[in-house]
Amino acid sequence: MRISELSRRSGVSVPTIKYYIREELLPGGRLTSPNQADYDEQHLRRLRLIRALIGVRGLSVDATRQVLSALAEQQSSQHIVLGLALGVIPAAGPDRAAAEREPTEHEPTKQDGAVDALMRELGWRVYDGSPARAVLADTLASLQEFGVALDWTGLLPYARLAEQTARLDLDALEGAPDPLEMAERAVVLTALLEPALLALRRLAQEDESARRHGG
Amino acid sequence: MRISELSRRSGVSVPTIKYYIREELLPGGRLTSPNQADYDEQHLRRLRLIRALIGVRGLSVDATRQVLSALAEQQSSQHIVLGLALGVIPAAGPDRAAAEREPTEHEPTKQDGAVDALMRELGWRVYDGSPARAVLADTLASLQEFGVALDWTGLLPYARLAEQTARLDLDALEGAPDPLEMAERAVVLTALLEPALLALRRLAQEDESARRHGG
DNA sequence: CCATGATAGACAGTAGAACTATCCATTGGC
DNA sequence: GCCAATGGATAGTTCTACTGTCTATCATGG
Repeated sequence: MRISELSRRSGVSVPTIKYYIREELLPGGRLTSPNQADYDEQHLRRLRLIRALIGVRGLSVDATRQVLSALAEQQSSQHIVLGLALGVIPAAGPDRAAAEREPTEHEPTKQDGAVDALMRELGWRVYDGSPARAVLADTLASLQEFGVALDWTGLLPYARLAEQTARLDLDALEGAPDPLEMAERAVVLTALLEPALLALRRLAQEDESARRHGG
Repeated sequence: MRISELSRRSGVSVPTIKYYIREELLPGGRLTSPNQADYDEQHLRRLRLIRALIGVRGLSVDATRQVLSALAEQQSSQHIVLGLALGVIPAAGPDRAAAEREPTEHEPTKQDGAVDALMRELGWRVYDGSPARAVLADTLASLQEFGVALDWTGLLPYARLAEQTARLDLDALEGAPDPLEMAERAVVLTALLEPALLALRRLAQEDESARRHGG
C-alpha cells in the first residue's frame, strides 16, 4: 500500500508518518521507484503500536524508540525477559537524567541500600542497573522528606501485590504464537496496562474511602 | 524568611519560585513593603509538594494546579475522598483532551459499557464522571485493537489486587493529625507511590519471567 | 545619609518536544 | 501528456516549563 492508504487505515497523518520514519520509529517503505514506496501490514501494526505507546501510554518519541529497539533485540535473542524490555525507559516520572546533569546539592539521602534490602527480603533476582530500582530509591527519599512513615518495609505488602500482578501478566503471555507476537504482546501488556492499573487503584481508593468514611 | 532563603532551603531557583507564584501553584508571600515579602514554613512545605508532584510524579504544571486546588477543597469540606482528589487529573497517559478536540473518526469502539459492567461486578460505588473510567475504556479499546485477549473480565483479578492496594493506602492515612495533613498525605501517597508501584511491577515481572523461563 | 545588594512584579526570551507545512523533482495512472 | 500523489529535505509552528532582563523600590551597613 502507499503512504496515503497507510495514513487512512491508521488514522495518522501523512506528515506524521514521515516524521516517525525520520525519527526511526518506523522503517521506511520498500522503494519501487525513487519517489514511490510500498508499505505492508507490518508497517500498519508497527504504526498502531507506536500510537498506542505515545498516545495511550504517553511515552515520549525517544522512549518509544528505545522500547521498539529493545523489542527488536528480544526478538533476535529469542529470549523474552518481560519488564526488562521496558526497563530501559524512565518509567514515567522522575527525570533522572536531569538530576544527574545538575547535581543539585539538595539531593536527599540516597535510598539505594533500602532498595537492596527490599529486593533481598523479597528474594527477587533482578538486574542491578534497572531504572526501576532508581525510581524506588527516589520515591523512598521523597516520602522520607515528607515525613510519611513508609520505609522499604512499608513497601513489602505492595511488592507482594506486585508479584501477583506480574503472575497475571505472565499468564496472559502464555501460548503466544511466535516470538515476535509474544514480545509485542509483552510490550502492550506492560505499557498499556499501566494507566489502567493506576486507574483501578484510584477507583478502588474512592470505593474504599466511601466505605470507611461513608461517602 | 525572604525569597532567597526559600530558594536555598528548597533547592528551587528564585525565578522558578516566582514562576510558580505567577502560575498560582504557590501563594505569594505576605508583603511587608511594596518590594519585600515574607515566606514561612507553609510555603516551604507547599513548594516541596509542588516539586514532588512535578519532578517525582511527572505531573504538568496545569495538572499540579488542579491537584492543589482539589486538596484545598477537600480541606475546606473536612471530608476526605481519596482518589477523587487526584481523579481530576488526566492520570498520566491518554490525552483525552486531544481526542475530543479532534474526533479522529478512527475512534475505536467505545468500551464504556464494559467499564460499567466491571464496576457492577466489583460492587464498587464510584463517581460516574471519573476520568479513571475513561482511562479504563481507552485501555480496553486499545487492547482490543491489538487483538490481546483481555476484556473487562480479564481486568477483574487486577481490580481485586487494586482493592487490596487501596486498603493499604487508606491504612497509611489512619491517624493523621489534622485534616490538612491528611489531605496532603493522601496526595503524596496516591501520586508519589504511582511510579513506585509500576516499578515494583516491572521488577516482579523480571523476577517471575526469570523463574518461568530460566533467566 | 548614602552606596550596595536584594526584592516584587512585569514582560520578554529560550530550549526542547512533537508535530505540521512547504518545496521540489519526479512519477504512476488515466 | 497531464496532474495529483510521492519521497525526501528543510523550515516553521505550538506548547510547556522555565529563565533572563528590567525597573522601581527598599533594607541595611558604614
